[in-house]
Amino acid sequence: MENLIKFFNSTVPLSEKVISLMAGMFVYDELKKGAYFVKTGEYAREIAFLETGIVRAFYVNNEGKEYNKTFFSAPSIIGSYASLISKQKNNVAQQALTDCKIWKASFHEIEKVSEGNFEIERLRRMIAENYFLSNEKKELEMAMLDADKRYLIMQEEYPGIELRIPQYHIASYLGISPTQLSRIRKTRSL
Amino acid sequence: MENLIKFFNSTVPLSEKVISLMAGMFVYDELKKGAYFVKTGEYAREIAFLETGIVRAFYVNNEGKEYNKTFFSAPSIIGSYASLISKQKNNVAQQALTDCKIWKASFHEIEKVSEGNFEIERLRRMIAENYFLSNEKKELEMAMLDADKRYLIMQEEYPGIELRIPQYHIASYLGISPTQLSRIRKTRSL
DNA sequence: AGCATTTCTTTACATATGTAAATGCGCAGC
DNA sequence: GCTGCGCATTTACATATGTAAAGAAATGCT
Repeated sequence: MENLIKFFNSTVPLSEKVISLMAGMFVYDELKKGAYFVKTGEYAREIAFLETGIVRAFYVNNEGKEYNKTFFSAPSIIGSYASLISKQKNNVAQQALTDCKIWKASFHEIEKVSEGNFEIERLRRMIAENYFLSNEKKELEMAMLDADKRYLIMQEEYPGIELRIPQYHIASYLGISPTQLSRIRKTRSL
Repeated sequence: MENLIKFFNSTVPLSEKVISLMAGMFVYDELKKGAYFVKTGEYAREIAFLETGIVRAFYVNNEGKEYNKTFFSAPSIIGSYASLISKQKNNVAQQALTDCKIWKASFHEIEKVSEGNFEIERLRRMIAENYFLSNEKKELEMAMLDADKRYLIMQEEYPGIELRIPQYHIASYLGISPTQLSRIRKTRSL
């Protein structure tokens, strides 16, 4: 729980009042490796603080192929933000790639509490902006750089992740086939 | 100017007070076809309401090739949102594809005015969320659908745009070469 | 109206990357 | 210590899509 508060405070410093409000809303839970936090087709209701573990967000294309859109490596916030704020069905599932410890909360409750609360409203604005920026960053990287550059960036962004999850998940994140990732790793190691 | 207010009101209804605050901040201007509203490498300072015309947001990859990331078709808001909120150098230039009429405002002034103003804070939160959602939507479309599906969606999203800007800009938006777009159009018309 | 410029289509060709399948490697469980 | 299974690598091959260039069509300017 202290980790959660530390994490929020690193975005915007929060008042005592808001912190105690928060504290009451989050409850501890666990996700076994392979378990889903959100599935596609359902309406997301919860958000969670990922205290330990790795979660992937992925979508499935036309032909049933999976693509990893994001990794969440603790400490981080998980939950289908798009579905939560749009109130639409979720398109991007989130699944634990390792056993995870999380603190979850009802998004609806958070929304209720922020009604009329300037501080939480501002926190939500900043969270929205941060999501926007990290999405944009990833999008530009995907579009402007070739796969071996993206591979490098991925390694910086998620240090050590390659030791904890299979290679094909990385390939999927980079938008290439495992075969192609193998070729890149080969040339890189020469 | 009425158009601007109508446009904002369609997102969240605004109070008289906020509307008059706004009204004072936006001034009329024009963009000639080909002119830039923001360039890459500079710090964005302004936001604008696009009253008439079409603007593209595009980035340039490794090899100097341009890719159209978004079209803004009036009525719409333009300005490098990412650069404005992150205070970082801009990566995605915005250029008029037709002559445009705009109303522009200093983003810094808007920020100042929103300090402590719950209503504007909420407006900004919702704007951030909307940007996030439309980015996410485009990203998923790009990733999950093939080019001819994306072509269809593009036509729905920007009705009539094909008559107003060259085909190669559309191709660039779809992430394919003009040659390939031609092939798609050909099979589609059979 | 006629010429120049821009845009679109088509052809021919090159190539990067995916798919499929075989091989190799390493860790887990017995 | 052996066996089996999941994962990574490698090979061979297919193919979608890009590049380049030429020709056709459309647009616009004087």
